[in-house]
Amino acid sequence: MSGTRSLADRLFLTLRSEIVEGHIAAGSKVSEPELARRFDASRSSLREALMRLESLGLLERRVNVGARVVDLTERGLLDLYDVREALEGMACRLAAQNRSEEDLVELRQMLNRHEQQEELQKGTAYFQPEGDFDFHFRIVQASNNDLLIDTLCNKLYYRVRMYRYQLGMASPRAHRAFREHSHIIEAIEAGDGELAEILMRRHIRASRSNIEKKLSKTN
Amino acid sequence: MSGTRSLADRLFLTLRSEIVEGHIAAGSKVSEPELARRFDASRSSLREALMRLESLGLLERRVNVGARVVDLTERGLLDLYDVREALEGMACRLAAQNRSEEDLVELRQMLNRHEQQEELQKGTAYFQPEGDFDFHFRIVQASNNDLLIDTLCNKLYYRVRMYRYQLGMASPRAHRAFREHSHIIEAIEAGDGELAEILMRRHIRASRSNIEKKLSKTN
DNA sequence: CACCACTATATTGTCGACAGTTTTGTAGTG
DNA sequence: CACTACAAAACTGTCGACAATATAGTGGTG
Repeated sequence: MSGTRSLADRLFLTLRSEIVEGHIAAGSKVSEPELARRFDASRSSLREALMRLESLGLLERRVNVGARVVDLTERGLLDLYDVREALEGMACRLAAQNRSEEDLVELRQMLNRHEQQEELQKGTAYFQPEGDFDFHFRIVQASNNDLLIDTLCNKLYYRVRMYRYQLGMASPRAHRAFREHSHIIEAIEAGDGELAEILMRRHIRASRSNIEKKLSKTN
Repeated sequence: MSGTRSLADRLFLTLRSEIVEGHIAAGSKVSEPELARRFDASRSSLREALMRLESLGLLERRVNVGARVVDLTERGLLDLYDVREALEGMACRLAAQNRSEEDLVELRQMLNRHEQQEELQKGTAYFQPEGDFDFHFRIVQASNNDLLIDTLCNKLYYRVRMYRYQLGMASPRAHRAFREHSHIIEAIEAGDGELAEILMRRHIRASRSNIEKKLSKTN
């Protein structure tokens, strides 16, 4: 069969959620025997899961010492935004250049859904992280560059989620973000890759500045 | 002790070279028992090495089937260039913004070394892939963004190397590349992040176009 | 000869055990 | 009390074995 998942695979998925959502605390040590007992699995399977988590950048392993959950630092968060700015900017450009019919339809539908949600919960911080995620996720898919898709959707976004969950950086930029999303999709529809890239980069950089401001207040 | 390397670690490094250099053919199946015998190691250690190779994007593993070396496709190569354009462009921008004294000195020294080499082997395809690699590598280091550095230097560059070794895409753009490198470093020295990014992106895109042209002839 | 069913072989996934290393805890000394 | 030296415990790295799955090979049937 094809869709089979190995035990190590399931452990990986479970642990990924727990780390992203902070049930396993950032910076904490991860003990193989302890988790093995908890999930009633062998250390082998668990180790495989841990290694995959390491390759996601969610864990750090050191020889003969073991694994720790990465800790969340302001620097790490800002660095992440810079990488996203570069990659998602490119994704936007490529999406605009390809411009497959299905992608355009899907993007437009998504935007409409978000608009309705905005009408519904007007004023309140409508823009759930999930809605924002949806947007960025789909754009990347539309880039049609497998490496880019994999890097963002299967790797970096988990780190993004981890920061959002735990530092609670849900952007309060609500419907301003919505308008920005709207313009980006228009540029893609128009096949204007250059503009699409610029707008996406500006969009992400705005989020970054926003967070930078918050952080400087906290300290 | 700190610098200790595990067996799995050494296997990983060895296999990485063999795959990058094509001694283990692209697209070929990788058998755990076979390699375990060959290196006189247990399958556990070997499996760990394979998993790390997978996270580099050099191997693809499927449940209950095993691992295959990725195959090299034109599309994959071009995709890789688009991702590099985005990331290294950003690296350049950041390097120009940071502009630490040591980085500037190192970059300048490197450029001088390359210039001498160019004088030496004038006309001939001087620009060894290694020289080019040096350049891109150091720029990324100067970005001071750990995530960016890790993504490029510890992950993507091995794929780049693999394509270069096996498709032999050593750019024949020789001293033209050198001039471009030179201008990029000048922009970084001047602290002009925007220009530095533009130049780097153009530099990479030129390589990409060059390869695209070659490929269209071959087919 | 092509195609399908079935058996045999080989490979992967998972497990538990042992050895070497790190960490923890304890006692002793200045 | 602070600090070092040492002993005990815990953990990681590595190994070989078994069960489940996929692949290769064989024979049979149209």
